[in-house]
Amino acid sequence: MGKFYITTAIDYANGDPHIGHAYEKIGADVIARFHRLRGDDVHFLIGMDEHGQTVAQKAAERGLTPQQQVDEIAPRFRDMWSTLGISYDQFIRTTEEAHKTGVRALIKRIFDNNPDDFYEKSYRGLYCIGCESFKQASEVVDGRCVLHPSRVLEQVEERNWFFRLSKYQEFLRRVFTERPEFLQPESKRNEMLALLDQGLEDISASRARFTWGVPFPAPLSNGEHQTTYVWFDALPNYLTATGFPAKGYRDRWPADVHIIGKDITRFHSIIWPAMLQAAELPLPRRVWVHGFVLFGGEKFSKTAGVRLDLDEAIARFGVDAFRYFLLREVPFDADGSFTWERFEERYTADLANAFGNLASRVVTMVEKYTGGLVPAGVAPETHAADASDLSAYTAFLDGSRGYLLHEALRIVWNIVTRANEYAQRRQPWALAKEPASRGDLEQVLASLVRQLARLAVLVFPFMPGKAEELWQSLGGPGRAQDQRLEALLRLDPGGWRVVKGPALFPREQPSAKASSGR
RNA sequence: GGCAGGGUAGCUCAGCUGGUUAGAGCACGGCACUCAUAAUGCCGGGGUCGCGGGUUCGAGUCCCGCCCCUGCUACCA
Repeated sequence: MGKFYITTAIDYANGDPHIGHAYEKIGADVIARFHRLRGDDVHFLIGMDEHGQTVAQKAAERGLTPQQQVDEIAPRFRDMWSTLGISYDQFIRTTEEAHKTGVRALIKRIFDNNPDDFYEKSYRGLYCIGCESFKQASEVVDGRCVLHPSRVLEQVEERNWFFRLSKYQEFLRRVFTERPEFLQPESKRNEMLALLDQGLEDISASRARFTWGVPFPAPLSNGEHQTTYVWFDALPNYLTATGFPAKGYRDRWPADVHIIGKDITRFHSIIWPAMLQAAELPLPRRVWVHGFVLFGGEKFSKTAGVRLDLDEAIARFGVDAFRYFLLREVPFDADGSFTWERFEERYTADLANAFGNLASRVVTMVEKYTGGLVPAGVAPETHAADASDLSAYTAFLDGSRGYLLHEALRIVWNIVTRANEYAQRRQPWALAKEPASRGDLEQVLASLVRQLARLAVLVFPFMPGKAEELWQSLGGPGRAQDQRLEALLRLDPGGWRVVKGPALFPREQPSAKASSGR
């Protein structure tokens, strides 16, 4: 039993939760629940990134204060997470006082330990008054901002605090090479190594032009007070959530894993570790980068009309089926697609037919042939294969072979298939007709119930609701979530009383409207 | 442009250091069975392994060229 601190990216408070947010949270939730099944002391952090210009602008457009704006959005995320069954332990918001205190403490700590790591520098760039931000060369056409061509870009000079990121180049290279598990999957690690080869530039740590954020703890030499640059505000949430700088934060920090999307790899694997090193704090143990959920192979895009209504997708077959589909179909180390057709295929083939029907046929047979009482004495036949699958399952969920959640599900479905094959081969319905085969019949039924019980537990991290339903239906003691993976192979269902409930994953009526498109 | 990773059955993908008739799941067709959610099991059809050269007794697997796709190429979060 160990401690396990897992985090997801904090979501930017400028819109509603979408499938990309959901995918990451569901994946992290599976890992968190898996660790709880092992008896680990899990702490699962989720949160909101609520500072920055975009939020302030959005609020201004609506005539609200930034705080009103984010107070409105945060509950919408929380509601979605509870709908999706995300078992987070803490929901942090960067507007919380404790977070702001923590950020300032972290920066001060860098000033204390490595005073040279912050320095003042002037930054010159083209500034668009319309956007209220500096523009990159690629965003400028004919000397004008592409978004506000009627305005003239101004050459503006701003003096900021800079963080000496370049100093940590070799340190980071060592981290990447000496700790290959620090950043995964490997493709992302290679990208970051390539970035290091190019050489790191220092980054600004404060901004003058907006105030919706954490006041930077040190004034410039001219006395001006600036606002902490967004990433110096956002990234530390993982640390401030532990209570930092208050005593006791070390009980939780460092995080065991940061689960993030590929678009923010650099911030989490380069800037964040450099900040921590500068503050002389331990680095997170690993950063896992997942891909994006595409829609029919295309990126979701409001302008192109490529979108998916989360509530509609959840309503289609229920939360558990949605969780299953996303994690089965979208590899957790790469991009994948959501399509309604695929969703329906997976639901019917994997959930209704293979898994749901297995539960249904086994429970029915126990009711019919042994009066609902699970016989004692399991057969050894399926046991060895189950055991080897269980260890593969574990390796894909504990990170030792990468967090390949889709592979873990594939393994679980091997057990489902094996159970169906076993039933077909031993034909308990035929054994039931021969009084002389009573002993065989009982063994076969007990073995099938044992496999189902194992499945209920293995599937629990992915589909907690359905797992409990199945566990109850089998008459297992307590709840599925209280089981322990280590005990799974010793599981003996002898004496349990099964109860046939409604179908776990009801097949759709053929007459149901054939849905397609969006 | 540079760097990295890909292009294998209708779909999603396995195929380690080159070696018998190229595999899995889903979809599709047939058969068996009846405990089950018309479910399950078994069998089967289906691929010029991106294109063109080359090395080799032998290449999806190595080399060269070309075509196409994706990611990264740093301060919007």
